[in-house]
Amino acid sequence: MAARLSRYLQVLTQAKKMGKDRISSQEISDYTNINATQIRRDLSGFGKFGKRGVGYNIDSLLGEIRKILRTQGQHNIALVGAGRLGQAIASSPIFAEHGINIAVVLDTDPDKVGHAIGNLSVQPYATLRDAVRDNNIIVGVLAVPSEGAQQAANDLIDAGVKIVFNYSTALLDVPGDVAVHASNPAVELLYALYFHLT
Amino acid sequence: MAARLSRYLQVLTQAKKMGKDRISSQEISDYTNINATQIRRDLSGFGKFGKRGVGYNIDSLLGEIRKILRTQGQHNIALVGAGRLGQAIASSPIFAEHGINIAVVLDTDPDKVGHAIGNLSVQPYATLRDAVRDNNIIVGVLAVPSEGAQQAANDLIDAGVKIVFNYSTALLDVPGDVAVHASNPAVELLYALYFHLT
DNA sequence: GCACAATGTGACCGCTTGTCACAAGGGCTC
DNA sequence: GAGCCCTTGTGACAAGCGGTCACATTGTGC
Repeated sequence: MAARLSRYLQVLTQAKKMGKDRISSQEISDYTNINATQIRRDLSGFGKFGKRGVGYNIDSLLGEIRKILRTQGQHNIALVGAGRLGQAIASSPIFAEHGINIAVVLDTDPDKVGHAIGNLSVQPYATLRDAVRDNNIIVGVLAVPSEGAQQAANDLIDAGVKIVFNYSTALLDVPGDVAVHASNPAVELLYALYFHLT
Repeated sequence: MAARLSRYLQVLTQAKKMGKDRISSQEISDYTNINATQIRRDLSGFGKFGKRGVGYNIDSLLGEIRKILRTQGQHNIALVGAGRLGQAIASSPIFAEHGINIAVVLDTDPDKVGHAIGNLSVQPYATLRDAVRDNNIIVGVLAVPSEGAQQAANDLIDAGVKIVFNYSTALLDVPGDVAVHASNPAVELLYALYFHLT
């Protein structure tokens, strides 16, 4: 359910960038493959955001969904790893679009430290703990080789991080109060292939 | 359901890399947060893969799941975009681990064409159609800026691609027989934050 | 004012998931 | 080989969620 709200957020953000200012449940349905009735039901459960005969105002709906997800403010995150993937993440506008601020980029490689990526400069890995504390960071993103993933996760968690996004292939052991989100494009691809072959 | 099978695949692949050769439903449950009974039920629906009192043999279970998902062979995919994200994808072992072969990397930028990434060399964008046909490609991965995403998607689909992985932020309009998988780390992050705050 | 478009909502069905309980089978120790 | 423990395989059942039809309601444009 909150998963669906996130999808709406994604579609609305894009629709807004394309210059639209309102959207119907049917249009959201076309992009998300979520039933239009379901969408209206989801939204109407929290209030009456739409206008009958017209649709939803994109700006106000974005605000409402952010309010529901309680993710309105700025959120600081830490990015570990300034390799190709780390650079790709840091230089993408994708986080900023949603109010997420990459507060610090760290790497263990002295050759990478000091280099600018995005509008940040790569910090030494040893400053991780201070960076997490000073910026009130509860989300860490791992863009490191799988060998170093567990160690980096441990260090993040030690410093106070509660949510880890793992872009390495490693399986992470973490305490029960820490959430790990792993994203594996290859597995998603196999999953997509399965449905294609059906 | 197939989604859960994919998760198992992910865990098993990693467990294997860590040198384990068997695993119990409880262990899979610890890593996936999927109920252990559910896991046994999922698997037993397709056959009796485990040994009571022992667990599952990782190699044979991997084979069985691949058989169920019908994703045993090699699959060729096309990667459009040789920027930082494209490079990160191309040089990652993640696809190869699952039998997915990046057959071709394309870019419109003449400066990038010819450069090696991974063990491939970047091809001119104009060769897309031939590459897709010659390699029997039905999956295309978009690692391009959002401005070019729709055009690239159109070209891929024209050439015969049926599954598009969209790593840009653009919303894609595609024919009904084409599946789009979008992955937006920022939205996933907001989703994770939502649960953390609960 | 009328037709049209789109939301908001009730009712209902079926599928999926979570859970308890327990029999059955394999391995280990003594 | 007997007994014990571990883990799978499976039945039964409850609960939740998603999909769908139907329809009243309300705003827009002609």
